[in-house]
Amino acid sequence: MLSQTAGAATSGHSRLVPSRIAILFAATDPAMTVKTRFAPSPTGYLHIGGVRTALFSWLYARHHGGRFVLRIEDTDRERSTEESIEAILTGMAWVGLDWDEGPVRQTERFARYAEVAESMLRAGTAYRCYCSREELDAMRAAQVARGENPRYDGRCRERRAPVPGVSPVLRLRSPGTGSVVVRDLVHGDVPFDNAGLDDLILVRSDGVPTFHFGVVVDDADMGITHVIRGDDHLTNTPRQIHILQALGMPVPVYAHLPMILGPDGARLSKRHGAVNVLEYREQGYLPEALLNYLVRLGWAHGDQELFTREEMIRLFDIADVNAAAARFNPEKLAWLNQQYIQRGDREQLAGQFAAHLARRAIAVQGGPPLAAVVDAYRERAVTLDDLAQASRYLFVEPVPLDEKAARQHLKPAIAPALERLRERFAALGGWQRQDLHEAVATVAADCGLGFGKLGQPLRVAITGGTVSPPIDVTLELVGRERTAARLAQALAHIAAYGA
RNA sequence: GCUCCCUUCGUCUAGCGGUCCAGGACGCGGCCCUCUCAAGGCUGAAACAUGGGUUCGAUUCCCAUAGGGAGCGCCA
Repeated sequence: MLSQTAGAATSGHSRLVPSRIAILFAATDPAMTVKTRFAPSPTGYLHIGGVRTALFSWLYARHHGGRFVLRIEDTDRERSTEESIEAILTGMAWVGLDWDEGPVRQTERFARYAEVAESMLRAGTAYRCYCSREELDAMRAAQVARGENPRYDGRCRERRAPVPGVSPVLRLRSPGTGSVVVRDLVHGDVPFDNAGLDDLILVRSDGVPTFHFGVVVDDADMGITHVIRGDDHLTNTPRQIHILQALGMPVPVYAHLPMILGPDGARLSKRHGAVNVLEYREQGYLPEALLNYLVRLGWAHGDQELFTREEMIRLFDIADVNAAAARFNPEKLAWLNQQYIQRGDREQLAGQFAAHLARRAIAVQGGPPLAAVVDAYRERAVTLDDLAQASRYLFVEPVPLDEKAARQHLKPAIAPALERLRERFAALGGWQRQDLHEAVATVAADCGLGFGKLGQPLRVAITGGTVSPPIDVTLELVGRERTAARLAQALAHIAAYGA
């Protein structure tokens, strides 16, 4: 029933019936096993927009208990690279989007494309075109000059004899009249006039299939039921349907997702910040936070903001996807990441945190347990890299004294109190935050100071700066030895510069 | 130029004809909490692009206009 296309769909009723309902019906046919795919071209890193597309495709398959295929569209031999394929696989693995089939490379399937091309030539649904690029360019230029649309005029359609010395391309003999309807789960039925669609190239003169041809043959061969991709492909879709029809192959249901724009509304690019998924890993974002952010771009489930992977799978419905483009908002991503850091499992976070410390060449030996650091900092770190930077003083010796902080808080007047603190700490039996808090409170009271009046100089002394977790927690993390040493250092500093 | 898509607070969105002088979230302002920074709680400002229809009634349906976006390659 999916093979019904132009003929039936254009018969008139599709504009009157609420099309999304009609299509949904087809898409949820229980007899059909859902199969989706993500088909990036390996011409660079895995883009954040690509991840969103992959996510929706993956979610749709998982939600319906279907299959998800990863296909590498590497027919552009000039620009495709092995490194890009690696980057895509690494990126997918990092965000945890797993596939059931593939990765299939189109370059492995050339024999199949040739076979299909041959059959089209025999059937007359495609023909050889011997036009040179120069000829085509001239033709288009002339059309534009005349105020017409640039399109191939079909001059080789009825050609019989080959042109000596020219290797031809293969072109689709497209209908030219009538119309096609793209059945789309997010846009509804979108009709296109065939007159606006020219004879596109299926196979290049070097025998390599073009994007449109490869996509169509692959999707059909792999039994893809739902093509979920960016809506920059929407106007390409009628042409792909023509190929499918020429082949007598079933037409899938489409879902063209709105694009992700940069914060300024322009197409998302490097100048907006990170667009490569792996850069987010480097910056200390959690994959689940990134996915949570991405799924909310164009999709919502009431007022819910936080979704576990399982909830996303259970709740996701392509019918709830918005048709309008969304802007990428780094602040909200940051907020989400913080939410995930706040709620995450301490041991698991500690594991990822370790990688960021290592990346900054911070050795953890002699420092506090990482899980304890995570607990102390989870409410004040937006990313794991923030955490690594902010907690550096817990691991690295010596700790640099912030000049301004020292000037403000390490004054001669506070020296006696710090001295008493040092004695008190030395006499302490345990080194738990409760004992430490009490010690600081007692000394402060004895010196006639408020807790904060002593706490802040102490903080500067043991961390080098004015910002850290609560002072008792900080002391506990810094540890007995290092606290003693740093207090002594601070006292020496006051003696030397204090006057 | 032609074709197609899109249009609710600054941003992401809820809303599927009356429940909306429009709800939530990020961000922003204020207050509270407080040893710093955060986190948290309370609170405030902030939107249905415009014009026509349809209807007893439009944010919701239809049509224009305007403004965004995409496509029109031997790129994908």
